[in-house]
Amino acid sequence: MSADSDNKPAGKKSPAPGDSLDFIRSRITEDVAAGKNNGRVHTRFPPEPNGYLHIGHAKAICLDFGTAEEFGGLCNLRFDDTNPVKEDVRYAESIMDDVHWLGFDWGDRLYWASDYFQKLHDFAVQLIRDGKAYVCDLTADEIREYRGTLTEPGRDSPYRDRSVSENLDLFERMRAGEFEDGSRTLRAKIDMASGNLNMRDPVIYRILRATHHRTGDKWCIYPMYDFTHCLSDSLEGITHSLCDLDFEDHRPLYDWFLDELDVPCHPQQIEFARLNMSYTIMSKRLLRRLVEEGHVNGWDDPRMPTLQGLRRRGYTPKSIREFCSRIGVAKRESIVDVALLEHTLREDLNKHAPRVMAVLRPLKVIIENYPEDKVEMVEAVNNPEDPSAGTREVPFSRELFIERDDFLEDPPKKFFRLAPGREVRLRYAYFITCVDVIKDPESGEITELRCTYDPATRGGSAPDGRKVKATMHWVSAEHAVEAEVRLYDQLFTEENPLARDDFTACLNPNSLTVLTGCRLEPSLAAAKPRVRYQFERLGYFCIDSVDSTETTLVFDRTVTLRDAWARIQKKSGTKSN
RNA sequence: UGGGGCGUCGUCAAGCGGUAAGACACCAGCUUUUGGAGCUGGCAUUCCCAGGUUCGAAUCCUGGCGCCCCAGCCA
Repeated sequence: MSADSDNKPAGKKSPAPGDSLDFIRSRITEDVAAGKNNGRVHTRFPPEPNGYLHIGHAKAICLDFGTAEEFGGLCNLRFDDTNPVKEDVRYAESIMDDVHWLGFDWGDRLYWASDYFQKLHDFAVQLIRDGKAYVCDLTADEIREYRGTLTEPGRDSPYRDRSVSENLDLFERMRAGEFEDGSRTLRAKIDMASGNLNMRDPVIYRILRATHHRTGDKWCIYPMYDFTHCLSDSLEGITHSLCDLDFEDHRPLYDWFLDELDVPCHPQQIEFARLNMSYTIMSKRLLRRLVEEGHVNGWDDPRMPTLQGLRRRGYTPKSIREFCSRIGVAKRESIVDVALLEHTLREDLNKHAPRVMAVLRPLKVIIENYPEDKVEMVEAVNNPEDPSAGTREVPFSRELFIERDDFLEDPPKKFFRLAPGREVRLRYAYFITCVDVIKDPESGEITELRCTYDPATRGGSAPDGRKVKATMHWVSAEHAVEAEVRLYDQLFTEENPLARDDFTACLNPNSLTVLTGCRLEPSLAAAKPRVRYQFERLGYFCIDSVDSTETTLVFDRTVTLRDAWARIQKKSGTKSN
């Protein structure tokens, strides 16, 4: 069965010569060959615990943990928790849960940047002693002013030349809480005229009276990212520090701190393009807006690209890992077609999901020549892709439900499902022929179909060898279990929502369709959470982990099956959901 | 008139001077008791543009053009 127990990584596959490696793996291969770090490879995944992980993070996780594993190395999980006003343990817990779910493990190497606060402080003191850092009294606005612009150099802070002893004293008093929040900063003394703004005497410590989720009120000064990250990497013996393109400009600063200080090692930062995917957005900030403005029902809404959302929707960890491996790693910014994600998902689900019959929009069918009280059990294959999945019995009787979409009173040329006078096969059961269409006299809506069956076609084939064009799924009315089914479509109607002035303008009003009164084959009364089922001819579905109850079954559609008929309709201009 | 990156098929992406991998998508056919799955075939004479070097250039050189990122006491 297709539960989450299948979340084991594909296994270590070391890069072989001749393999087409991405530029990062090539670089690491070279480093190892050159004996750098004694051939050791050690990476880290460094999330800030200020939000939930999305599939873009999955790319980074697969890269960080994946390369380490491939090169026989290790990958640490380190929370970059240097800004207490934005962070919280509940995010950290969710992140750990997601990383495990994806199939990766950091062993006993769970670290927090906050664990290094004392060491970081000592490094800062060392910088001051060496005349490489100073306490600056400029306000935030003044610092900005002094920084200059993209095209003009900055000016030295008037506090830049304080003596070492004065800096030492002031920094110690900053730490002791003698000064107001924001009144002073500790800055690296680098170059106010650098073309790289990050090198214009960056702030490395700020005064911030906020209770930290791990260190409480022990500190009222907190180190900045640039100072913290490279030193944390070094302290952990990281060899390759992979991050996104945004940090390319920060690499000189990353290197500067490590060069100026007496550190255990000097990791190599390598930047790659982060993931963008069509019809969705990947920014934590914007995803937060979707949640806060109520466009979705929380971070784990199945339409969200968050790992929590994808997970609830029924995505498998394996399919996400496979996706990440197929999109590759490069420096070019791009938007990956979501169809590739759906492809790796179907690929996985097709192999493992048990098949089952379910009617989403029921249309009653009466088999006129079938005995009133008779019930037959027909044998159905659980998974044609996996004979070991066995078979099951499904009840057949005089009153059935079929899919409304499977009947058309006036069928167009390429429609070969049921129509008046036409014969089709009910999967695993009999051939039936539609002999009459019953309508509501008021609305004209079709309420029932009268059909006849051919007893000789039991099992689904005719002894006389005659063929039918269609095989349809069905459910016995008397035996069916009812359920609510939620259908999902892309959250946005445009490939790149960010190309819009306001991305919410292209939210898809039909991204969620709730269907009630769906009829499922009886075996689904015992449907298990975390198992993905294929509802034959419709798609893959799983129990909604949040809203499904013993009394009210709720299913989520993970993804549709590829649908040739839908494509034909689309071409001719009509469509359905 | 700053600094850092990037430009190869509709979308990702190999290629690293020897004559354009692969995947997704798409199209066609076969097959099929899921219009699913599977199988077969098709799909860049051309690599942002223009010059140059070379027997030979997507790969080297020169000059353009286009796109992205950076002016948080965020990460």
